[in-house]
Amino acid sequence: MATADDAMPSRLTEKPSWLISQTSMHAHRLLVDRLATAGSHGYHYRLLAALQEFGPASQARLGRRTGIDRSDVVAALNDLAGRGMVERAHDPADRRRNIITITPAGTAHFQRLDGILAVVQDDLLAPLSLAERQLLIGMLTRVLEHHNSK
Amino acid sequence: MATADDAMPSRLTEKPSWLISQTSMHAHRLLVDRLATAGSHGYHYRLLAALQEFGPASQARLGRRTGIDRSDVVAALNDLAGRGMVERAHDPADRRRNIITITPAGTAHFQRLDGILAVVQDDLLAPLSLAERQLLIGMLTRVLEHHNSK
DNA sequence: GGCCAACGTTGGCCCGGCCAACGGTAGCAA
DNA sequence: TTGCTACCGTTGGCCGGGCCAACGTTGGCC
Repeated sequence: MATADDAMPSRLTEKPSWLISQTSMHAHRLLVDRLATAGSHGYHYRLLAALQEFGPASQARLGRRTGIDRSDVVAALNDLAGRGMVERAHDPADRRRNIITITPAGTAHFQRLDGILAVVQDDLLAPLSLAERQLLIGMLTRVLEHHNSK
Repeated sequence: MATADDAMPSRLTEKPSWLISQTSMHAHRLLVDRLATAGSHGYHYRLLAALQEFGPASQARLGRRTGIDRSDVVAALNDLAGRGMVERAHDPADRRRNIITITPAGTAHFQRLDGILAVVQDDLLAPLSLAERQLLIGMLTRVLEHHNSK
């Protein structure tokens, strides 16, 4: 009494937005679970990625880069700093800013997380061929560009 | 000082899971905003859709159909019932159950919401051709089936 | 008669996205 | 110089959505 009986409304399963959000939820769960295994949250990965790719930056800029709110950046960085993955220093040139630098430990941890992410993606898109994945990426990128630029 | 300077890390923008979650966020925001305009939340739409398509059902079954937790179903139904869109009745045949029935007002409201959703989808996938949209739907559906069945 | 399962309900947790407000600081212009 | 404006970090709070644990009630079944 808990199987064929409980079909989803097709009004939902037909809608692209529903499909996308469902897929997103799967991805999100896969990711969060495995990041948690590594003792990290989504914000941590994003911040470390930004630091890794662009080097030291102020908190505000990190927020802009990663799409994380200033206030949330504070908490996440507290966390990362407390675990020695990141260092806060006052900017001598502009005393409003904190300059955030990733430490070697942070870099190492980031690479671990990045490996996890790679596995998750592969898991997520398992049923798609390589060509299809690229198609998908292309379409989603176009959708995003459209909405970001307008 | 807030534009070219604040690029996203490619480590993120490259990942399908990131693209998907970003797209999902856009869709979600479009949807939530417009649903809020109509004074409804996501749960409301889902529940009304299930009732509309399958007719009266117990709360537990509604939860299974829509993927909403039993406990959250309670709250959402309280809301809908309070607005006269849904009626709770004790099931004479099984006194554990409440039988939920959609009212004419509920049906009308659902159709309003459904119209909103249609617009949102179109908005979301604007940059994609019809063929592409179907391709996208097909791929996402396959991905979801894969993860649901395993 | 007893045991287990399902039901509705309450209350709580977490994550992620957001906003308002504050004191401190920088920059620019009158 | 004095202001005004904008930015910065930080605190505290809100909401939506997905979950889980527990309880008392009720049914089904051995």
